[in-house]
Amino acid sequence: MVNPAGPPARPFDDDPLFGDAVPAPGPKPGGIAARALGHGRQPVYLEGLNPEQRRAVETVEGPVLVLAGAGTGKTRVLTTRIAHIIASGLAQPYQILAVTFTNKAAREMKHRIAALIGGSAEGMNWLGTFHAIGTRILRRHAELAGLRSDFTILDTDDQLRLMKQIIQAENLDEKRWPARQLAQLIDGWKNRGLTPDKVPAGDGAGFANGRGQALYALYQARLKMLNATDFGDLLVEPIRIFRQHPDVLADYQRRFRYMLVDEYQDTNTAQYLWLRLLAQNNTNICCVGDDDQSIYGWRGAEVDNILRFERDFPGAVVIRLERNYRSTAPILAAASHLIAHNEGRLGKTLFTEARDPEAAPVTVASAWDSTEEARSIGDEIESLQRKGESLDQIAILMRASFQMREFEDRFVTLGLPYRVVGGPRFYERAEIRDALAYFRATVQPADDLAFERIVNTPRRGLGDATLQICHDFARARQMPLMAAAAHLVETDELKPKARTTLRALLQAFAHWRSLLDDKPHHEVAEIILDESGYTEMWKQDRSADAPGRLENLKELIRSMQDFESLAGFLEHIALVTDTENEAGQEAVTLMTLHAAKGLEFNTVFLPGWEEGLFPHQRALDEGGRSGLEEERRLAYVGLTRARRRAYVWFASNRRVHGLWQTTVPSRFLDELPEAHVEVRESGGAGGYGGYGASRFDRSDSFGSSYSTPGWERARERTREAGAGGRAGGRPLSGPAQRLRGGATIEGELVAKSVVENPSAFTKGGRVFHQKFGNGTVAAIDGNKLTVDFDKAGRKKVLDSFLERL
DNA sequence: GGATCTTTACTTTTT
DNA sequence: GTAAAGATCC
Repeated sequence: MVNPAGPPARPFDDDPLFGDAVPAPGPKPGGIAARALGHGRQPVYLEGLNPEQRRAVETVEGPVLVLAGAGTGKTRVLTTRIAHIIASGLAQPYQILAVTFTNKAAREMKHRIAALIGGSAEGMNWLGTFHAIGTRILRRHAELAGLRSDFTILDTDDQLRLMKQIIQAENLDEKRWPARQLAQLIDGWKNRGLTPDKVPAGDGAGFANGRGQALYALYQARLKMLNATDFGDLLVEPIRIFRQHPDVLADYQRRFRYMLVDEYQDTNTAQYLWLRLLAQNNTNICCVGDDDQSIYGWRGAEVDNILRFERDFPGAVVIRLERNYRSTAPILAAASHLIAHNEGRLGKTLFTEARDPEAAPVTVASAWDSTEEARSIGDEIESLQRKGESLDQIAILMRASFQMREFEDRFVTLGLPYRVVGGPRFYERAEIRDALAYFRATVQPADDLAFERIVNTPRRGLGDATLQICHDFARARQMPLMAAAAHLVETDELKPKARTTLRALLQAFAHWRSLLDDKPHHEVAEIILDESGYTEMWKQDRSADAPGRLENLKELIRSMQDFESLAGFLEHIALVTDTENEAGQEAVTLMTLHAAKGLEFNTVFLPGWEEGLFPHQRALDEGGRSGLEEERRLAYVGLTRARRRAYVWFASNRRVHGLWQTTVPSRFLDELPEAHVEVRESGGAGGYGGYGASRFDRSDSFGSSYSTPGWERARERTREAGAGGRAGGRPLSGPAQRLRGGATIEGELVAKSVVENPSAFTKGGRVFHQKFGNGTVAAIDGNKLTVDFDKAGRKKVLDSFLERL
C-alpha cells in the first residue's frame, strides 16, 4: 500500500462503485481549477512545460504513448497530466487509474500531484503499484477467486517453502527438482498471465518429467486452502475475474475514465493483459516509457509491449520527449551513440540546449585489476571532494553486486563514507520475518506458513516429529495447522511434553488475539515478542549481530504505530519491501545499474566494463542478441544517470569465481563516440580503441600517491584502533553506513593486506610465466610483481600467474 | 540439538 | 574464493 494512512482496515471506503455514490471528499474540481488557473490565463501548472511536454499533458482523449528519453521530464508530464485532468473537471480523482512499478514512484507521484493542484492528492485511490491496485481489486472480489477478502500475501520465502512441501508430498526428489526451479517456472507462467489450465502443453516439460503444470495446479489449490496469494496472483487473479465476470470488468471500465501507466517498457504480459482488459471500451490510456531503458526483460518485462503500442491501440498518438534537462552534451552524445547500436527501437534522439564549453568528455580509464580500479576511483572521489563536490552527488554504478565489495573495502580503508543501496532488505531479515510470522499467526490462525515458521522459534521442543503429526492430521481433515494442533492437544497422539508445550503455545496465541481488542496493536506486538520468548532468545544470543537484531525489532514495533491495525500493517509490509532510507550523512552511493534507474548524480563512475561482466556472459549465453541489447540499454541507463561527469572503467584482470582472469575490455567501449570520449592514458601511447596489453606497460600503474587525505585518515585510524581498544567498533563518522541495507561492517576497518605470502617471490628471483616465459623479478608490490622477462621485456604481473624457478 | 562437514551457486530484483 | 544452506554426525 502506498498510503500508510489508508490501510485496508476499511477496504471499501469512499468508493462510489461499490458503496454509495458519494464523491470523494476534498475540493470540488471547480475549486481546484480556480486555484490552479492563475488569473484567467493558462493554468499555472502548464507554465514552464516545453511544447512536447505540453502536448503530452493536454492530449487527454484517446491512447497516447509518451516516449520519454532519460532526463526529459517524464514524471513531470505524468503528474501534470493528472493534475490537468482533475483541475479541468474531466474526472474525479477516484476515476483515474495511475499505475507504477514501485512504491517509491507511486509515492513521488502522489506528492507531486498534491504540490501541483494545491491541497492533496486525496481521493486518488487508484494511484499505486500494479500489485497494490491488484490487491485492492482482488480483496473486493475475493470470493470470485476462491478466497476470503482477508487473504494473506505470501512473500518469496513462504512461496518457496510451500513449493518444497508440494514437491515432497508428490514424492519427487527435491535435489533433482529444486523448489527454486519450480518457483521460477510458475513465476514465468504468472508473468504471462497463465492460470494452470492455460499453460500450453509441453511448456515446462523439462521439470519433473513434465509434471510442472500439475504441480502448478497443486500449488494454486494449496494457496486457496491457506487463503493466500503470491505476488503473481495479484495480477493473474484479477485478470481471471475480469474475463469470467464481464459485469465486474464493465464496472471498472466505466469507473476508470483515464488511465496512466508509468515505465510502460517494464510491463510484463500479465500487466499488459490487465491493462488491455480495462482499456477495451475506453481508450483514454496514456503510457509513458522509454524502450531504451527496458532492463527487466529477465523478469518477464516485454519491451515488445511498448514497441507494439500503436498497433494495440489504433489511432494512438505518439509523443516523443527528447529534450534532455539533465546531462551535458558529451554525456548525451556518448549515451546516444552507444544506444544507436541497438536494433528494434522506436528511436529517439536526445538533445540538450545546455552549451557548456567546460563540459567534460566522458572519461574511459583502465586499471590493472579490480583492486586498483577501486583504489583509483577512490582517489578520484577524494579529489572531487577536495574540489567541493558533495559525496551525495557521486555514485558508483556497477553491473553486479559482487563488485561492490572491493569498493567497500577500499572506502573503509580511506574512511570515505559510502551508502549501499539495495542488498538485503529490512523486511527480509530473519528476525523481522520471525516477528511478522508471530503477528500473522495471531491475526490469521489459518496462516500455516507463519505458524510453521515459529512453532519452534525459540526452541521449545516442538520439533519435526510433532509438526509432522500436526501436518498429517491437518491434511487428513483439510484444516489449518493451528486448528489441527488444537485438536491434537486433546488427544494422546503427542508425547506428553510436546502436548503441554503446544497447548501453552496455542493458549498464548488465543490470549494475544484477545488482547488486540482492547490494547493498541503495537503494544500487543511487543507483548507477543516478549511472552513468546522471542526477544529473550536474541538477548541470550552472544553472536555479534544479536544487538542489531534487537534494534531492528524495536524499529519494527516503532514503525507499526503509524498504522491503524495489525492487519493493516501486515498488508503494508507484504507489498512494501523497503523502508525509507534516511538521508543521514553525506556519502558516496554504491549500487547496481538496475537500482539506479530513475536517479541522477553529478558524477557517475561506471566500473567493470569488461566482456563477460558487462555485457554479462550469462546475458549473452541465455539471451543472445536481445540479451546483448538489454545489456547495452543498461549501459545507456548508467551513462544517462550522470549530470556532469561520467567515468567509465575497466580492469585488465579480475577474479572470476575465485580465479584471476585476464579480461577483454567491453565492446561497449568501442561503441562510444571518439569525439566525446577521453581516454585517460598516462603512458601517452596508443589512441582510442587500442586497449592492448601495451597500455599496461606504463610504470606508474601501481603505487599511487600516498599522501591523499584518505590515506592519512586511514593511517590515523589504524593508530587509534591500536591505541583504543577493539578495532571492530564502528567509526564515528566513518563509512559502514549500510543503512538498513545490510550488515553493518563489523570487523576490520582496514582492508586486508594483499601481501599473503611475501616470501614466495624474491627480488632478483627467477620466475616463469605461461605467456611471457622466463624472467627476473625486478620489484614486488604486494601480490603484483614487476618482472623483466627475457623475451617479452618488463611487465607487471600478478604473482598467481608466476611460478618460481 | 548443535557442531562440523559438504555442497552449491556465483547477474540483475520489485512486488 | 566465499558464503550460505543443507546434510551428516555425535
